[in-house]
Amino acid sequence: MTSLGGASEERGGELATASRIRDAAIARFGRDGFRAGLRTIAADAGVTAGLIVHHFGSKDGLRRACDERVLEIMRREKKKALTDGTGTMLLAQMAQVEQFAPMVLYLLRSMQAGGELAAELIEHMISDAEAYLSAGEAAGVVRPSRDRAARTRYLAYQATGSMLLWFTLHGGDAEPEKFPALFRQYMDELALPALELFTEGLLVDRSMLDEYLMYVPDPPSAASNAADQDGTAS
Amino acid sequence: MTSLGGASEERGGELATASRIRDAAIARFGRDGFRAGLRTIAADAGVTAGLIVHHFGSKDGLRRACDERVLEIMRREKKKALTDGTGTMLLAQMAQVEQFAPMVLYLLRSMQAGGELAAELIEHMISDAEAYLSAGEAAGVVRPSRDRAARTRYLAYQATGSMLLWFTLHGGDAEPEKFPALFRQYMDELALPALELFTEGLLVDRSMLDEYLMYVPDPPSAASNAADQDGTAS
DNA sequence: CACCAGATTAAACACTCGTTCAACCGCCCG
DNA sequence: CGGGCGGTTGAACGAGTGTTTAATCTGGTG
Repeated sequence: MTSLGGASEERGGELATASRIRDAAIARFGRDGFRAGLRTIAADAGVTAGLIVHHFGSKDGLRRACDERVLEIMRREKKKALTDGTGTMLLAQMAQVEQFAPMVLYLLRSMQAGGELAAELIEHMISDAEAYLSAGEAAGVVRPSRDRAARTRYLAYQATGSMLLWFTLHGGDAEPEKFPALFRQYMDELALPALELFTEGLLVDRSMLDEYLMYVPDPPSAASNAADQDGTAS
Repeated sequence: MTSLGGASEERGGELATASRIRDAAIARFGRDGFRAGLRTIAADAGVTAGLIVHHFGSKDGLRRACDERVLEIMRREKKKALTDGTGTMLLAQMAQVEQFAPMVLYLLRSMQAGGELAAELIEHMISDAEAYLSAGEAAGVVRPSRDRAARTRYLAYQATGSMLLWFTLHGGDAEPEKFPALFRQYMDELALPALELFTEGLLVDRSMLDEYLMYVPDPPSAASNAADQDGTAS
C-alpha cells in the first residue's frame, strides 16, 4: 500500500496540485494547529496563498477538504486493522506508518479544537465499541453492563480523552519523527493498569456500587439492553 | 466565602483595576479561548488595551497572572472540598459556584492548549490520586496494583482527559449559565459505568492480563510499591 | 501651591491574517 | 495559427493582532 490517493488524484506519479495542497495542509495543521497561516501551507506545497483559495474557496473550505480526506482514509484503513473497539489501537497502528502519521496528528488537533470531524470520529468510535462490546458479551468474555450504551460512551471517552490529553501535554512540540515512539510509550504505560482495571476492577467490595444502585434505579432493564442490539441509541 | 481576592486585592468593596482586568481575562479566555484579543478583554474590564500591557507587561504576562490566580484559587478550594482523588469532583463542585465557574472554564481551555498550568494541575491531581489510592489500599477498600504509580497516572489521565474531551465536544459554545448543568449531566452519565468498571471490571476471565504478564515481567515488585507508601499519603 | 509618580487614554506602528484582483503563462481546441 | 480558459502568480486591501509612545489626568507629598 504505497499509494494514498484515489484514481483521480494522481497523474503519472505526480500528485495533482489540489491534492498536494491538501496534504500539505493536513501536515501543517497537524504540526502547528489550525492557526497556521495559508501562506505557510502554500510555501509547504510550493504554491501561493491565492491558489489555495482559488481551489478551495476559503481557508474553511480547505479545512473541510482536509476533514473529508482524513475521514476517508480512516474509514478505508479501519477495515484492515485490528481494533480494540475504542480506536486507540487503530490510531496507534496508523501512527507507525509514515504516510499516515500526519493524519493522526491532524486528528488529534481536530479533537483539541472540537469540530465536526472530531464529533463524527467519536461517534464512529462509539458505534465500533458498541459492536465490539456486544460481540464480547455474546462470546462470554465481557461482562454485561446494566446500561450498555452508557458504558460504551464512557469507555470511548476515557480511551480517546486520555490519549488526547497525554499528547497535549507530552507531545506538544509535535515533532513528526518522535511521534510513533510517543505512541508506543503511551500504550506501554497504559497497558498494565488498563488490563488490571479491566480484569480485576479497582474496588475490593461492592458497597459503593450497591449504594448507587439504591439511590438511582435509573439504568435501563436488561430487556431494553438486548433490544438495542441492532441499531444505534439516539 | 463571598470575597475572592486577598487582602491587598480590593479597596473599599471595589476591586483594584489590575485584579479586575485579570478576572475579566480569565472569564474571556475561558469563553473564547486564548485567541481572544486584548481589546476585547480591555472592554470587558472597562479599560483600554494599553493599560493591560502597562500592568502585565504583555499578553503573555497577563496569561501568567491568570494561571497563577487560578492555581492559587484551586489550591485554596481544594482543602475545603471532598475529592475523589482525580480532581473531577473538585472541578464539579467549583463549577456549581458562580464565582468559580469561569476559572474552571479557563482551566479546561488551558488543558486544551497544553500549557504549564495544565501540566502542573495534572501533576497535582496525580499526586492527590496517589495519596487517595494509597489510603484506599491501606484501608482495604482499594485493590493493590502491580505498579501503583502507573495505575495512578492512568486513572488521572482517564478521568481528566475524558472530561476534557466531553466538554470540548458538548460544551464548545461554553455558555457560562449552562456550564454547571453540563457538569452535572457529565457526571450523571459517568457514574454508573464508572462504578461498574471499578467494582466488577470489564472482562470475565483473567487470560488477557495473564498473557500480558507473561510477556512483560516489568512491573516493579511489591516491595518497591510498599516502600512508596510513606512519602505521599497525608 | 508646586511638583512628581503613577494610572489611564487615544493614536500610531508594525505586523499577520484571509481574501480579492488584475495580470500572466501554457495548454488544448477550433 | 488564433483564441480562449483554467492554473498560477504577485501585489494589494482591510481587518485584525500585540505593542509602543506621547499626552492627559489624578492624587499624594514636600
